[in-house]
Amino acid sequence: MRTSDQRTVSSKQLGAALRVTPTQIRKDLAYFGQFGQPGIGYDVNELTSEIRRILGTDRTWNVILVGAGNLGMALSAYRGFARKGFKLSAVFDDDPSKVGRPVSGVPGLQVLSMQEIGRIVEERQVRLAIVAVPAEAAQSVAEKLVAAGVKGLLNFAPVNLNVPADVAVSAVDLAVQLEQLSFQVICARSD
Amino acid sequence: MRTSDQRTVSSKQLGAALRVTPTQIRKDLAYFGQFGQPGIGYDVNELTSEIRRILGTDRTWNVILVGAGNLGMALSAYRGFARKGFKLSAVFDDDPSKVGRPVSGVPGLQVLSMQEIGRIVEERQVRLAIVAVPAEAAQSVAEKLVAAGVKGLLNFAPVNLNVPADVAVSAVDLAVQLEQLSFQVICARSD
DNA sequence: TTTTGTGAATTGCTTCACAGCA
DNA sequence: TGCTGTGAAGCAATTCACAAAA
Repeated sequence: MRTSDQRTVSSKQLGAALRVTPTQIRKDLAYFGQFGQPGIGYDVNELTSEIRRILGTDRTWNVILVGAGNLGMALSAYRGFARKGFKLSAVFDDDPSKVGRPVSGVPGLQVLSMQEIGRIVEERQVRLAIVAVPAEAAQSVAEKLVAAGVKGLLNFAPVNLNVPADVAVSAVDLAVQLEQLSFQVICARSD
Repeated sequence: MRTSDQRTVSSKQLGAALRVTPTQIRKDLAYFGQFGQPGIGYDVNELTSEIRRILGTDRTWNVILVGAGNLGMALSAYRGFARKGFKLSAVFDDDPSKVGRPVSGVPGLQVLSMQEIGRIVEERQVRLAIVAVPAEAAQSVAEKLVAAGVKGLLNFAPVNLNVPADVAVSAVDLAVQLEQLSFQVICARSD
């Protein structure tokens, strides 16, 4: 391995970085095709774009956010978005006093009324939405989003969303995260 | 199965609810001991408390929160905490203008200075902490918490925290969640 | 009967080991 | 020599199938 030449990377290096065996890396990558060259390794640029293609991160996804409360504001200020190819396209809230306010951290964006959801989703071909509203409002918001054509929901409300089978939901449940953590802490203690 | 008598539950019922096979349920539960009765099933109360004991959710965990920005405020207002046996015990921030402010949603709590972390962690036997500070501050906050004796970190900052092996870290990475979601949306389309 | 708990069979995943290419 | 891709081996998780208990 020559650290000066990092146009290629070996399964050994990747494995060390990801804490898995080199064979695991090779098996996993081979599943999607043949990217590497024997004796050389994987071309970093080629591998990066292949993985992007596989994961669907080779395109920019328009994302909308519903809920301009504390959580919504924190999320819209989150910098990791753009870096991973997600563009916060619009923010919605049903509180009239919040509509029209600028969105901190995203120049040129202001909070829109919920009635605009349908129009924006269609116009900008939005497929992903973040639900950051109180629990009691989450289901009806989800239904509005699905009706508008959204296919993936990232749900921060502590409720189960009922959606059609062709819509993906990923829930961020703080309590579950903490439970997992407390379980790990117990296990560590009894080692 | 008699729905009127739900003092017991069978592996079949549990499996249907959790979308796994009844055998899986029995194998998993048997790993921790013998809770069930042949011909009857599992006593709901007994099973519940056994699972609580196994997962460590039979006690109340004191949790502290570092960072009283938008995200921190959203998290402290989160209701699911207490329901799952977690008690938000204190909130810290290094911004002097925030110190002393009341914490919305948690009566009797006010934002404390970072210097108090050591004392509070020791006094209240805190083992879990939530890191809700900007990325650039996260590592030093993590080190302070670990030094104070915290054994589990729930990290919302978009950085990898470097901690000793006996400390558990669970990261909530918005970008990763969105990536998974976009992947699912792609897959659904090609079905 | 109904349903558990568990050996045995099976499936699936991971690692080994090596042929073949650069 | 260095490294990939992959068949074969090894291991772990899941499912099957049934004795035993209620």
